[in-house]
Amino acid sequence: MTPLTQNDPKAIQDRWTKLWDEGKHFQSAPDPSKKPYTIVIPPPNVTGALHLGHALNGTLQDVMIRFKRMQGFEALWIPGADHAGIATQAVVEKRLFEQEKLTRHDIGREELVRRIWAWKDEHEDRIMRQLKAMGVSCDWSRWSFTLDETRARAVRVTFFNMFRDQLIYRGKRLVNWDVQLHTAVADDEVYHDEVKGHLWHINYPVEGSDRLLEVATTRPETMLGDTAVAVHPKDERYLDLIGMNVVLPLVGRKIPIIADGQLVNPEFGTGVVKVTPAHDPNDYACGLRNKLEMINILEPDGRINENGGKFQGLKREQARKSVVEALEAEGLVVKVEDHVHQVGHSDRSKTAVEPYLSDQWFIQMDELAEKAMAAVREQRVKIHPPRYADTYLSWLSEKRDWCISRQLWWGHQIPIWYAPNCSEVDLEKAFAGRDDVVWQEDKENDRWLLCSLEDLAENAVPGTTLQRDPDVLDTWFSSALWPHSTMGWPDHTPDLEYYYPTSLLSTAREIITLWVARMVIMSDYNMGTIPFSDVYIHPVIQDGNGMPMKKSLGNGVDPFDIIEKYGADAMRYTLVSMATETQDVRLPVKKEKVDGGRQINTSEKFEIGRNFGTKIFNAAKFSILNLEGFIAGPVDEDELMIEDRWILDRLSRTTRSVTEALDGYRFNDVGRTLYDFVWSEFCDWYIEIVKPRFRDEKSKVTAQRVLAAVLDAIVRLLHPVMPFVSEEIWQALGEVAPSRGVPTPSTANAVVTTAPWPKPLPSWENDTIAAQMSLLQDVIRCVRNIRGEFTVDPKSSVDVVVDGDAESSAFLLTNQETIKLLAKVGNFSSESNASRPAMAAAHVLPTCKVYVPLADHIDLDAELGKQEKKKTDLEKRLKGVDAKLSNEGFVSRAPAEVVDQQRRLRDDLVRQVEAVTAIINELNA
RNA sequence: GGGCGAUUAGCUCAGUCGGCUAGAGCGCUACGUUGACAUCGUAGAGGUCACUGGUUCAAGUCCAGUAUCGCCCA
Repeated sequence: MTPLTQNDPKAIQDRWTKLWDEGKHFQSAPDPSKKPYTIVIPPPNVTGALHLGHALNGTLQDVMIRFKRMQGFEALWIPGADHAGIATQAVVEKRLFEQEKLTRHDIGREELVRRIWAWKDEHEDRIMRQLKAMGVSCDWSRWSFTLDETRARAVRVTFFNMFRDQLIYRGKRLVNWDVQLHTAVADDEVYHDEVKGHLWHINYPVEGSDRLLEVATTRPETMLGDTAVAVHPKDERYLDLIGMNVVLPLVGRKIPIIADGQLVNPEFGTGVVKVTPAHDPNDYACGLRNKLEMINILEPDGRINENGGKFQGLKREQARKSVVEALEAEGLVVKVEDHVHQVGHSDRSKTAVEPYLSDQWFIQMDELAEKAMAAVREQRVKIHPPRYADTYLSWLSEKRDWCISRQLWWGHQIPIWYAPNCSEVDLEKAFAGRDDVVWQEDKENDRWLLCSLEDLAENAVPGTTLQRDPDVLDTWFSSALWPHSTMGWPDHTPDLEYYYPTSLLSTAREIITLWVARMVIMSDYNMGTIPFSDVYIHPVIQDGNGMPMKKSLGNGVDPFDIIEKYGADAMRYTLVSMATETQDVRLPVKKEKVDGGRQINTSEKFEIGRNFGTKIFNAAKFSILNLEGFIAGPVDEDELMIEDRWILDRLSRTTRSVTEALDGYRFNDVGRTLYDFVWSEFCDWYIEIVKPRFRDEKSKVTAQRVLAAVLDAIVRLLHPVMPFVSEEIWQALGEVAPSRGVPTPSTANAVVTTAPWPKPLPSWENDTIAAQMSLLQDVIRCVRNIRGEFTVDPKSSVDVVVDGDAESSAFLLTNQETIKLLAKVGNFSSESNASRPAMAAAHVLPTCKVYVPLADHIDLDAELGKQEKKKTDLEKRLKGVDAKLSNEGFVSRAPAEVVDQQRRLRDDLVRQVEAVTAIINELNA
């Protein structure tokens, strides 16, 4: 190992990725002597590359797993990927068409699925490499895929059991139909876009009367499927018509005029609504309420079907045009208005979805949902931040049955076989003695539905030909099993025994309903327990304008461009420091050309992480250089200098804060606390103060021991967030100080990855030392401030006279070398009642006055002005404090501690005002 | 339509149990490369805490309302 020279993230990343891989440090196996800490990764889609959201979530999970590993838990993080049924199939189909002008029907199911697998292999590999580049510490030997053999078995068994328990049923439902992909899409796969359309006002003649009912619609072509018109039950205009019929124009069907207070808003339009239950969700609900006929007028590809009469075969847009023309010809169109409305679009094909009545498979949710809600209500599953528990509970409380079928070829094919033309006796005979086949009657279609753990042959039941349901399951069905399927369920594996339930699920907000709720449900059903004890919901990263990062907006930031430009540690640190408890965080995006002319999106925010990494690296480099000749040994408390005691005090408190912040998922606190300690305390003060001690053979020994111990702890605290640079430093430190630590040294672990997490040492925490150090810092700051204000040449030194109480003076004199060094001071003196030197600038502190004689530099008028301004400020504050203290309410009601503090503050202020007044008088004399 | 979040320095964000003279980083200004670090150091400027009311001895913080932006679920 070469000594630290320059922070080169790329070289450092390569070096330690290799070491960790070879050492198999991230592989886990059940160890009864340790407690497990387990995370299953939210499997990324094999559809595309990882984005910044993945990087954030990956980083946070890795922070937790590395932290717990160091704390001595048997830490296991299972990685994997999701087959993402519809998204992946859509991408491959699109490519097939672009490159070969073929559709899936041209090449057939088998060939399409073969191609998707090939595509998946390629992308899965890329995802794994991307994760590794981020430095995450998954157990790579346990990589899982939602469509691999083990996971397929879990899906099959779960489906079988649920079917057997009559939790899964087949039914007709209005679904969002993607007319391009010929499949139902879930609600969450539909986005709404504003579309400029029209509002057609159409007259429907009332049967047996010359009255006309004017209805308004944005989709005139759906009138072909109308089965009622509705008015509000309290709308006086139409009361007399309720119960009568209208004659549906163009079709001639007589349909009833009904009253429906839920569907109709009497204020909107004409107060009359046409009802098309098979093609509109609100109308569908109305249809159910009023037991209306449901007429489907569409083919799966969106063309009008035989129920559309002469319009049969027309595409949606053409049908609309033709219907309107026909209505106009009959003089039934009253008027056409421009109208902007929201239209649902399929996220996959980007085409408008059709509400469409079709046969689907469902899971009955009521009881399952109830149990899943209890798990969160009873805090067996804790959601962080806690407000998201409401999202979870309110979604589940709707108990909407879950549509689990998708009309796709890529996915877990539904294990249902149709058996037409046979009796239950035939089935009983065919499967006698077998408990791996169950069946239900499908009366509507005069057939039996068979569910089997093993695939069934066409001729498995004599006298009939079995036909398998061609549909596949919603991807979330297999994802919902992920926490236990990754551990080998349905087998009763030692992994399940040891690691399950898992510890943490870290994910995004929109996943609460899609996935978290469903995992809780499935875990309860399959395992009889919760899947994880904690759920952490991370914020969403938006661009600098508060817009979500989207491919279509071109504002996405690729984590691998960031790793390339700034390094993985820099990216990780920045993301951690952004992870607050709010919902959204902004990352201003900047476009930039990189080598090769490629344009990337980047952000200057990552400089925070890069700069911090470099700072740490350089501090370590300095420390290690100065550890030359290090001799390990115990450190006695009375050998310690003020700066040693102070940095150990600060280290102990920092260790406690960081540990607590990690346990509370307050990641930004973790980042900030480490930053402040390392930069503003260790680097800015401790290192600066100890520097001279290394030049003295005698004082060097203790300084080296403390420095090595503090650096050692810093590296360990930093490691979960910045694994690479911390390992780099750890290894270099190991070369010069293999055994280190205060008060007694011990041999350091070979890699920081498995080194023990630091513990706070309360015996080091000392308020007196903290106060003394603060005085020392204040005096130094006063002098630096004066030097700055009077632009004293940085190369020349100044003299300092302090007028302070006996205790302070003694302390400052003891530590005058530090003051001289850090404030570039020549002569230093301090005593009680020291008089102000002539031509001196002054700063007044609560316990002392600091004078800096500046014969050549001082501008008496300017100094007088400054002091008068200070006096005004001090008096203003004093007035405020006096107001408080003379307020009877404050003195009697505020806690004694707060009142005392204000009294002490008043004393300080009075003293300072006196001191400044004295200075002003002297300047005026 | 229901729910949630945000609004604090030019920008991005902290601010725990109400005790604040409201902090940090970036940016800005001045000075500085003496052996860790210019991806740096020292010093400095910069704020009516969105608005209106209320509770309280005390409000950036708690309550109610308003405005703007955003997210989730319909």
